[in-house]
Amino acid sequence: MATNHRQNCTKFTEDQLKILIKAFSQKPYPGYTIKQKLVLEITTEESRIYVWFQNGRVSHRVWKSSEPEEYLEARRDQDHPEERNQSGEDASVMPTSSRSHILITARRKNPYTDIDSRIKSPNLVLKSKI
Amino acid sequence: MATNHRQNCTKFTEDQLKILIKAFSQKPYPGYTIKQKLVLEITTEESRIYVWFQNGRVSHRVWKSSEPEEYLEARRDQDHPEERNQSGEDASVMPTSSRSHILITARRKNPYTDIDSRIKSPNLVLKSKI
DNA sequence: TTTTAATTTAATGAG
DNA sequence: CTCATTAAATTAAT
Repeated sequence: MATNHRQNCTKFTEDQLKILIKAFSQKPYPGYTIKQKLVLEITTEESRIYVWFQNGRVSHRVWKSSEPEEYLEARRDQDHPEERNQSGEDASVMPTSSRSHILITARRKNPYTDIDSRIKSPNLVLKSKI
Repeated sequence: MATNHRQNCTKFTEDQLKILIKAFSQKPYPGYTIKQKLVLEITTEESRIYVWFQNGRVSHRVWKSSEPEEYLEARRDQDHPEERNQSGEDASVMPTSSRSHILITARRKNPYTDIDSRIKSPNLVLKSKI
């Protein structure tokens, strides 16, 4: 029980999340290539990307089961399997019964400001619409 | 010890937070009138407003100590003490050394979407700036 | 102010 | 991979 409990809990910034969500809405099951691109883009480890997508698929987010075709289309377009053969994680095991379609339509904002030292969020300036 | 442990943990929506933050930035020590206005505006109990401002003053949020004058000005303009005399919480106890000035410049977004049943967030559509 | 409780989200582990 | 849980981080309430 004295095992060190857990890796530093990654806190994605708003920008990172935007990128992740965009990628997720386009393809909830990213292939190796896409994941590597994200790794470079948001500067994190692939394992974090992996975990984030996994959690993302589970219970969060909106699944509009409106147009199954689009979803299946995204699945078919999985990734170009060119340079991916070091871990058969991609097109090998895929859920078969999913006929859902993701549609990111909204987001909840967390309007706190803290540019505190403990958080490294990238401070987005809000247009004075308040 | 068998007392019911806590009131339902209020979760302010984004819109409510916007209003609260605006009010907070204008006046971190709101008077009775302002608090009542907020009660009506965001439809909650005055005790929640009270607690929120208290927590707000404690450790959250950004205090830019740039222009103390503005902050002091806001303090002077406390509230019109017309109808406020039922709980001496307002202009009575005030910190004296606060020369800070609040400036809401940024906010961290929580870009998750879940229109799940457990959450009642007000789903704000994001302009496709991604 | 300090501490506690409720939520949210990232990380793990079983299947 | 999915599903269920655990742990960490936030935030409201005391």
